[in-house]
Amino acid sequence: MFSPEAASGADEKRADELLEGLNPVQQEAVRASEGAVMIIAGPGSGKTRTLTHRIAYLIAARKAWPSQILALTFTNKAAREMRTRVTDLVGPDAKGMWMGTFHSVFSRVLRREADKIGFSRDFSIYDTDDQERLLRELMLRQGVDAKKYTPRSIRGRISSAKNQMMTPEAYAALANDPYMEVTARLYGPYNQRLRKANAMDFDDLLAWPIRLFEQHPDVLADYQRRWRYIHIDEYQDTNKAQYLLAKLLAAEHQNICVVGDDAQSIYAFRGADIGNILSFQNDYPEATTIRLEQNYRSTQKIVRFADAIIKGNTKQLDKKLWTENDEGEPVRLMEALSERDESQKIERTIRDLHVRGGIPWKQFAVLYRTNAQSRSMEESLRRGGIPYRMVGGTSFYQRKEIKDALAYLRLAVNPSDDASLLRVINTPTRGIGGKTVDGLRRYAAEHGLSLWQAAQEPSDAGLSSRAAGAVEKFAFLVARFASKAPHTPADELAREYIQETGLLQSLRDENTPESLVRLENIHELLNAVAEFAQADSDAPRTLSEFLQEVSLVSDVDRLGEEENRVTLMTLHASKGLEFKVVFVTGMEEGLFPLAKAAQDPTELEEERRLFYVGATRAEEILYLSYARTRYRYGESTSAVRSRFLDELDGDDLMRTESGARFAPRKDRFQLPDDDGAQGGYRVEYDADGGYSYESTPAQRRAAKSGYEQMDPHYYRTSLRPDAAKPARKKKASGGERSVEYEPGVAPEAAGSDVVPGVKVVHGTFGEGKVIAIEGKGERAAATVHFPRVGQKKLKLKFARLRVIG
DNA sequence: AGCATTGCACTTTTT
DNA sequence: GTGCAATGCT
Repeated sequence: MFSPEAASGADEKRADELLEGLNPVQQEAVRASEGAVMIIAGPGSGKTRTLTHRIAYLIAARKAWPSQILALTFTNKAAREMRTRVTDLVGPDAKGMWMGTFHSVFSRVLRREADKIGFSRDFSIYDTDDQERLLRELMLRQGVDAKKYTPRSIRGRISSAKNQMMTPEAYAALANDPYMEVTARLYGPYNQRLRKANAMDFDDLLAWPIRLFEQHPDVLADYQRRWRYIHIDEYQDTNKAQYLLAKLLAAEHQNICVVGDDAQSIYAFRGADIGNILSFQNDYPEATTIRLEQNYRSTQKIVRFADAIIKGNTKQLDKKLWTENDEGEPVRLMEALSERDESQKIERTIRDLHVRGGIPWKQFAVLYRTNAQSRSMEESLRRGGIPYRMVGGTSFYQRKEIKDALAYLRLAVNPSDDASLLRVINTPTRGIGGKTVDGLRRYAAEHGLSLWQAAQEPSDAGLSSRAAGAVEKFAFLVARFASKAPHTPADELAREYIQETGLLQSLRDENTPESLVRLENIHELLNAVAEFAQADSDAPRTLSEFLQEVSLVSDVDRLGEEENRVTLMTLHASKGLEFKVVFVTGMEEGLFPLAKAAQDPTELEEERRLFYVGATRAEEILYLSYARTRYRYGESTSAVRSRFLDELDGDDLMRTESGARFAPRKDRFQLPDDDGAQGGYRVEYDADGGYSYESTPAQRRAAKSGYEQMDPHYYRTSLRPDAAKPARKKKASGGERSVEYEPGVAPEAAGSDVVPGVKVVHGTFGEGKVIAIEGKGERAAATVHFPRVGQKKLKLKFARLRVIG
């Protein structure tokens, strides 16, 4: 039976020992081990620690067997660390706990129950790339314009529909604009293709378990009994499907403990619903709510600074952060001339703190809003010889060679996996080109077969004998390993198989530095397979399990503690981590907050929470930086510092580089109180360079956003108090690309005929095509594409453009 | 079929 | 500046 032994006095004593070292509120959270508990916990409040002790306590006090404990975390890394710590606390007894992300735990559940929902246990997990390829094909088939309705946006829509447990039929019924109609037309066929391929996308890994539980109450009852205690970390980032799963599983025992911080909700864009945490009390009326408000991580200044950030938001649970830590240093604001300047300043600062302050490299983190920002930072660090580690971007499992190798393995395990087959059928090239693949596709579609099945009978598919021969050879190779898969150790199988695919040989033949790195990467992958397979000596794990697991590995999960390097990552990836010194970079309008988010009050609040998350990663020193100009799409664009900086109170929390007090301009983004226009925000530029603005009064009240009050000259004043003197004599130096214009033609003369679409001739660049016109009168500028030099933005006032048709 | 060249769209954030 | 998709040449 699933009932633990009665606790002895010794057990209770042992359990109580686990409370030592926790503060009274944390102890209360641990002791409240029955029923529904919500722990509202600020950053750095030791929430994961509390959760860990709670689990250990349950085991030590014999309230549950480890196997009766389910802990759902946000990253695999968090689960791994929690497992290790619980084991440290209660010893080897802790084996058998279910810990992991929602996705990894429920993919394991689906594996066990696959047959009940008509899948095989070796199902593939499609990543966004696979999903988009599949959608692209379906769009082509249906004649949907893939330029107008991109596979990416369709995928996003289908994903959020699935997150909300909406069927294709339900979605179609709701469709009321062309975009939704297109999505509705693709959603059903997309699901069918997944099922045919014995594949699941990320959302299916949550949606299918819910369906499974609904259709098979006995299965649900089984898991309800199995998991007597359920813990969910980062509850504010759960979506509707995750919420439903938790609710279903907790229905029996009602022992559910969720931990979260509504102020740190930053994943709404992928369906996370902050409402889950806000309404916990409604779902479980008996629930105990505990607030962990003491911060152990950061200095007082940083904690107060973070508090000032989040005050800009309207909808937050009431929470008072405090700390007994040192007062600390004020937050430092760095202003840079350019992106390059910004990264060089950061590099110098890191070096300085490392050399003079003795702070090890791994105590530094540089955070940014978009992955694209990492490049200049990397460059500066590399130049300065500072070791760094980048999280995200093109992570290990996203590299082409790794994806190719994985596709081979996936195909052998699950031959129905069309996406994998398409990926590797001609990698390395083996004479199976587009036409041949089209032939197979057509044949497969006509007969309702998978591509793999079609490839078994290539001559029936109407291929030429040469093409058929090539396909046969490929099919034979895969088939040989597919048949070995069930009874061959995973690592042995993978090694031999990849060897024979020719993947390694083709990289060796290429013999360039890059190809040799790729070769190394594949070997690293093979080592990972071996490590995985042999991790449990009693029950060696299979290749199929490996493949499902690695599909769900995020890059943060691979972040090792042992490496002494500076960490570069997005603000999103930094959640849950902490560093002695943190740089939040790119504090500019349009970037952070992103231009699109600034238009929408809800999104703007999420950006602000993201800032809050970033700032609270810092233990001792927090730097913020922004650049006056930044490269975007290969072009230098000027930037204005982020509104977030100006929202902060006049409290002495932030200093500029020179040590001067930072004076925010609070009214910068205040909206005027006039018109009552409908619709979204619309900024219009008039001839004088002024702005006009449209919004509803409600939006205005909620958003506090707007550009019309910006004083362009304000930003030209340097932060340095001593820089009142004529600023920057420094002229455009080497790195900056400069364009020479030919002055002379009056704007009116040139302006009239230059309209988008026409061909023009330029004295230096030759013939080009006008892409766009901005501004009027003196300020008018044309974006012109020159085949030889690329895209240029030219002021019509200066550039002599002759229209030629 | 396979390679090279050009054109183009792209920058949110991710399990 | 990048990476992919379409195009065109061998």
